[in-house]
Amino acid sequence: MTEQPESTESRAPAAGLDFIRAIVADDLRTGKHTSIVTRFPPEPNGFLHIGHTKAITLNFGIARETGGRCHLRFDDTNPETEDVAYVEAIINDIRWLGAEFGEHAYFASDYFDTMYKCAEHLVRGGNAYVDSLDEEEIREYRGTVTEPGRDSPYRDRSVEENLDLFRRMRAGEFPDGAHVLRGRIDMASPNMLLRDPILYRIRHASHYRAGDAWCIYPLYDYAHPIEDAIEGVTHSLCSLEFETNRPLYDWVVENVPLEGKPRQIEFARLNLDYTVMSKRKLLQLVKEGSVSGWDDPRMPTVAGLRRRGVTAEAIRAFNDMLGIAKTDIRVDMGKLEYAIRDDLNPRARRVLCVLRPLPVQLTNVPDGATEWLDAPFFPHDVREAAGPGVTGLDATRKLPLTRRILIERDDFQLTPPRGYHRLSPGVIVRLRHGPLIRCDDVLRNAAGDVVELRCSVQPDDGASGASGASAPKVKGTIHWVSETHALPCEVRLYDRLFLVPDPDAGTDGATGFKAHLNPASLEVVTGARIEPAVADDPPGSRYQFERLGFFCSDSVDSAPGHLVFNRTVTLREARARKAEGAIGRGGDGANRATRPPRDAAPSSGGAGRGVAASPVEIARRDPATAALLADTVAEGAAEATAANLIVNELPRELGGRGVAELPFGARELAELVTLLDQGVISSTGAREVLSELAASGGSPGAIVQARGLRQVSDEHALRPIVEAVIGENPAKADEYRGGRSGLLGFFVGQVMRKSNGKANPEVVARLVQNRLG
RNA sequence: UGCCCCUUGGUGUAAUUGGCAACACGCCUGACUCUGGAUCAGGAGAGUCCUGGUUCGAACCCAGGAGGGGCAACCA
Repeated sequence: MTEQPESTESRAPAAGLDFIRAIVADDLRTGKHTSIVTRFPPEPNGFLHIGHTKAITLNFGIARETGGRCHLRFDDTNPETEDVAYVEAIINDIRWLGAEFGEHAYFASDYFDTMYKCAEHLVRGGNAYVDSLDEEEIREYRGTVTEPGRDSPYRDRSVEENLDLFRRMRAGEFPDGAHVLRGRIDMASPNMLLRDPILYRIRHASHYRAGDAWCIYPLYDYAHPIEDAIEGVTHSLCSLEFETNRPLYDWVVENVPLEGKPRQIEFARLNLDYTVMSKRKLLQLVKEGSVSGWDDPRMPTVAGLRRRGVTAEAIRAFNDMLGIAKTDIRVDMGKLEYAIRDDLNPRARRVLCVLRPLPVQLTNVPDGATEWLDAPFFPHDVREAAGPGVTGLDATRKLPLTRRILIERDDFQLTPPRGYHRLSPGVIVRLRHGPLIRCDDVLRNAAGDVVELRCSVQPDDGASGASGASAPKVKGTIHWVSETHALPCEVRLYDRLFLVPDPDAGTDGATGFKAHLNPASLEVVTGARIEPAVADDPPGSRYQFERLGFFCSDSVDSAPGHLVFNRTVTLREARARKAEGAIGRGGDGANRATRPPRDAAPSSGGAGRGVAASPVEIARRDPATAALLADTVAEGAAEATAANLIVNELPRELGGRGVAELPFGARELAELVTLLDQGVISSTGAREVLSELAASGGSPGAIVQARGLRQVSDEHALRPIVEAVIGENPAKADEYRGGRSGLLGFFVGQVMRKSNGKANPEVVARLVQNRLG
C-alpha cells in the first residue's frame, strides 16, 4: 500500500543494441518486416524460473520497443509430461511479471491439424517417409558423431505406401513405436539432426488438452517452426543449445506450405551461481522434498522469488543489467541482490524487528509507563529523493518505549572488537528513533552468559551524535522493540540453496547435484519480536527490518495471530561489519566464486608448424579464390597485392556470397590492384572501392573518379586538415604532448575521416608528429 | 574423433562496424548519515585467449592454434 508505483521506464540502450535487437532494427529498417512478432513458448511441464525471465524480458521487451507483439504459446506437444496445473501457474507468473500478451495466448496442440496436413504435404513431395525400424535400430542406423549413418531399408517406400501408412498411424492401427514419420534429408549429414529426423511418433496417450483426438504426436523440431509460421512470428528467439537445430528449423519452414517465414536466433541462457536452472532438477528437488514446493523461497522459480519478496520490477531490472549475447554465462548472485535492494530501497517501509532478543532494563524509565514515539516509515533520503507525485512516504507510526526493551544479542559485546559500533559496557548508543542509552551493568547467569543489561537513558542535547562539544560520545544506532508491546513472530532466513557456484559441474550421475545442497539454506528464527505497527498488514507486505535486511510476510503461512516473515535479501554490508561477521547471516562468508582459470595451459606447440602461410598460399587453398587470383594476375595485376586483397579484404565484403556471385571480376580487381600499387589510391581508398565493387560492381577507375578517392600526398593540401583536427581537440593534443603517443592513431584517424579516406596516412602521421612532437 | 557456436577487468555487457578499450555489479578511499543501509566524490583493476599476417593504425579483417560449450531422446 505504501509501496511506490512501478518504477517508470527501463533505459533504452541508444548505442549498444544487443545483437538480436540490432537484427530486428535492421529488418525493420530494410523493410523486411513492417512489424515484429516474437513469442515465449514454455512447455507446461514445470514452473517458470529466473532463467525463463530472461527470455520473457527479451521477447516481450522487443515487442514493446518495436510496437509489435509477443505471443504466449504453450509448446504442449508431449502428452506424457504436461499438465493444466502448469499452464495455470505459468500464466499466473507471466501476468505477475507484467508481460503483456493480450489476446495472444496460444497452444501448440491447437495446431495439430495443420501440422498433420503439413506432414502429408511432405510425404507427397517425397520429403518424408514412414520408417518401420524400431527405436534401437533407428539409433544404430543413425551412425555416430564421427561416422555417417545408413539409409533405413524403408527409406524408399512409395509416396502411396507412405501416405497409407501415415494415415493408418493416425487412425490408431498401430501400437506405440511401430512406425515413425521421418523427414528425408541426409543420413550422412555431419549435423546429426539432419539425419532423417523423426517428425511424428505413435503414442497412445491422452493429451491434457487435446484429449484422445490423437495417437500420433509431432516432435519439437518439426512442430516448433510450424507453430511460429502459423502465428506469423518474425523472430523466434531461443537458447544456444538449439543452434544445431536451426538448419532443421529452416528445412521445415521451407518445405511446409505455410506463409510465415520465421527466423530462429539463439542467445545464451542464464546461469546463476549457487543454484540450478533446469526444470528437471527443480522438479526433482520438489518431488524428493528437498524444498517445500515449487514456490519455496529458496527456489529460483518465479513463484519462489515472489514468495520470498522479490518484485517483478527487480527481476526485470536484473535482466536489463545482463544484456543479451552468445557467450555462456554464469552470473554472480550479487547482481540479483543488487537489483532487489535497489528496487526495494525506495518502496519498503522501515520497521524494527529483533531476531534474537536480549532483555534490557532502562533503569531510569518508570515502570508501567509507555512513551509513544513518532517514527517515520521512510528515512529522509528516500523521502527527499522521491518525486512530487509519490505519496505515502511521509507516513509515520507510533513506537512504544517502555522500561523493559529487547535489543539484538549481536548488538552487545562484553569485550568489543576494534571498530565495533554497537553496545558494550559503559558505552552509549542511540536507540533507533529513541533516546540515547548507556550500558551500566551486565547480568550473567551461572554459566557466564549475558542474560540482561541494565542501561540508563542519557540526556540528549538533540544535536546529532558527536557534533556537540560536550555531547556524549555515541557509538552507533541499534534497533530495539518494547518487551511489553512487541509481537512474537517467526522469521525465516534464507541462504543460497547450494554450497558451490555450479552444482551441475562435475556431478556424476543425474542426482549428483544434490550432494551440494546447502544444509543451512533455511534458518527458522522462532523467538523474534517485531514492533506492533505491522500487526494488521496483509500477507505479502514488504518491509525493511532496519539494519537487518528486506523482508516480507509470508503469503501462505503468515496470519494475524502467527506472523511469519521471509528474508528477501540482507542489507549490503559495509566493510568493517563484513570483517567482523554479520548479524543473522546464515551461511559462511565465502563469497568469492572459485572458477578454474580459463587458459591454464599455454599453447602447447608454440607457434605451430613453420612460418605463417602467405596470402598467395591461402588464396590458392580454395578453388574459387585460386581461380580469381590466377585470372587477376592474368589481367596484369601484381600477385602479392591481389592475393592480399582477396584474402584479407574481400571476405568482409562477401557477406555470405561466394566469390563467383560477385558483381565484378578479375578485370576490375586487377585494375584496382594496379591503382593501389601505383599509389593512386591509399589502402583505405582501395577498401572503399572494393566495397563499392562488391555492392554494385562498376569500374574501379570510375569509382575513384566519382568518389574523389585519388590519394592526396601533398603536404600543403593536408596541413590545413591536420591543423583543423588538432584545433578541435586541444585536450587530446596536450595529452599527446604529455607522452600519450597512442593518440597518434586517433589524430590520423580523424584526418582520414575528414578527408574521406583520401589522405595519404603516412604523410598525415608525419605531419601530426611534426606539429605536436 | 566429425560438425556447429563462443572467448574483452573478478562478474555481466559495450566499443560510432578498422581510429581515445567504455558502462554496470563487485572491490578500495573519503564525505555525509539517528540504518555499518541509501546517497555523494574519488580510486584500483583488462590492453581484448595465444602466435603470426594485412594495414599508417586491429578487440574488430586473414591464417594457424588453445580453451570452453553444444549435437548421436520416438524430450523441449
